[in-house]
Amino acid sequence: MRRSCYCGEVTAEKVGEAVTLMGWVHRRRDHGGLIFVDLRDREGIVQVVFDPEHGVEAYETARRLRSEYVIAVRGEVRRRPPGTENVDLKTGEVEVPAVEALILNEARTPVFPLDDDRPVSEELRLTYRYLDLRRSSLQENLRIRHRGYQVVRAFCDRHGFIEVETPALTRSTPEGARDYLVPSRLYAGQFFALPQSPQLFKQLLMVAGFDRYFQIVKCFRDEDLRADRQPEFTQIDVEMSFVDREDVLGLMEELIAAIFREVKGVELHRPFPRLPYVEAMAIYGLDNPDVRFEMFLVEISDVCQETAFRPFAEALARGGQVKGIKVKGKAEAFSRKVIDDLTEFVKGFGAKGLAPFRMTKEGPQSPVAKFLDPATLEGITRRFDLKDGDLALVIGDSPMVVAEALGRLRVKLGYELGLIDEALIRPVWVTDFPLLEYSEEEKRYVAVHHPFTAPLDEDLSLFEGSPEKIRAKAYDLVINGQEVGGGSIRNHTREIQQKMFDALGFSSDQARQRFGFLLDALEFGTPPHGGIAFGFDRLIMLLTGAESIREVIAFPKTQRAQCLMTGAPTVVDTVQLKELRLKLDGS
RNA sequence: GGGGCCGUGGUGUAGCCUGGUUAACACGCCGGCCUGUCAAGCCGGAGAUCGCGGGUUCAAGUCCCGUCGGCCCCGCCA
Repeated sequence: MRRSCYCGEVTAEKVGEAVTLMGWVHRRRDHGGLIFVDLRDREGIVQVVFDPEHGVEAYETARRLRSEYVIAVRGEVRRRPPGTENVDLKTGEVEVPAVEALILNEARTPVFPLDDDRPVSEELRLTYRYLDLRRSSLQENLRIRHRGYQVVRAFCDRHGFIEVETPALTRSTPEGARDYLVPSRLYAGQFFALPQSPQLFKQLLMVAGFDRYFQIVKCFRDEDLRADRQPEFTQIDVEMSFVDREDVLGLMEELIAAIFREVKGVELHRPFPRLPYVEAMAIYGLDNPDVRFEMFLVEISDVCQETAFRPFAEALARGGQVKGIKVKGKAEAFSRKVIDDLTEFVKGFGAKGLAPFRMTKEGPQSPVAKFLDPATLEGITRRFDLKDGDLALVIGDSPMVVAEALGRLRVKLGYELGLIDEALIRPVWVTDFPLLEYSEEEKRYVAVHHPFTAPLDEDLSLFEGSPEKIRAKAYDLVINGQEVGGGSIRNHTREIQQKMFDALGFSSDQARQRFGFLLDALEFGTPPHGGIAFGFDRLIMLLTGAESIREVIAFPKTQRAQCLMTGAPTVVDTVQLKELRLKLDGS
């Protein structure tokens, strides 16, 4: 027998056609003299009827069928008897009476139900991932992912980008995430690293004159995992020559819009808003703002200038800020207990406390009111424009703590109070990130983005004196509060790259040792260039609505970075270790 | 490195706080009946020493300690 079409394609147009179907037994309904089998393949489900009148042998075969048996069935598509149509199936108007049936393979009873809607522990799903992948939601997610690849490739090709593969075995670079290392057999004691990103290679492709490069590429980072992080993940990596920031942002938002349009049918409003980092921090408290709702941070440092309330006064005296967010009209939902929980929440981000101000018919109420003079209280009320039933939540601390604590609180409340329309897709470019930040651990400046990012031209003079104030030609794409991409215009002159290395505290020896090939390349006629990389998995999460990155990856790893299906990582044979001249430190 | 939630037949849960007969329910599985079901129905049956180890107790699924595993978060992720 030869398959004629997919089960899911057996629709009313095929009535009267002889079909041969192959697939899995999704469900079997045995009525004694008559057996129904829902036959499933990747395109869907069709009902097969086993009636001794159409095929005695087929009927006898059907009695032996069990869930997930793989079978072949031949029959002529017919309209179902009136009243027995199934509107839930796209094949529900028809059925296939089996004339002949063949068991191609038997199957053990599945270890968990493959119907989609029933909950199954993720541990089991990952152990038997090949069964999990039969379920319609993962089939759907991976097909959306496939659409994503195709749209990216078509778009990039149409816009003159050349797809180039870069090495997976490369050299370890300092800075950035922990590397996955691969020992070299031929050079005992030496290691390759798997790339955290193809950053340097794509820049060198610009040096080589490819002008526009892209790649859909695996990257590896040996860091702890989250719901949106896997040790190996996929980037859409892009680099362009002779461009400035606006060229990159303009074209890349077209790419993102194309993805959402062609995969999800959603038209994104362009141009995407641009939000300088400083503003994002001031208004949203985070550099990955969720702009689907307001509840902006409000600064009240000035009205608290004279306050005797110690936490605010001390914060201000140390150069800090007092800021808050307003919850409109829901003050009654915030009991003492709720406020205590929120206080614990913000303490997790370094805040020492959370001061609530409630507006009632009798005027503003707050446990800290007694420490405030009437003018300050009045100022706070007016600044937040507090009406009856409103609540303001206020933190006084260093600017970083105030921003993060309130920023996270804002997002938490946004979700919990239902202020976020989860159907919205709201992209925003965050721009002008700081180039450098001081690392207390390392006692030196480190790159906020990466060491090849170019500073804003007008900030170049700040290398002497206040490097932390230099803004970078760097940008992130944030969608619904999720960072989905980031990039920058790169340094294309040796001089500025050297200034950067100097600021990072690399000696010229260190710089030469680590990035010598790049420094050399910069001396051979490097064009101005810049680019971006998008987290492909995160984009697919947005396209599918998945809450975990594991739902958009065929064979993901657990939070502890193991593969439950293959058991990787594993110990290896001592022979292999010996070849690599590796000895394990028994401890 | 730290904090939190979870682990009970094949699956999903209840029971655990407040220790005490035979560990309950649904689905699945096995068998029987059944010619229009589609989460088919009806009848019957099998199946768990409660993740693992230790402790407390006359007695532990239940309390305590440790450990393993899954998930979420902080740190980390240029």
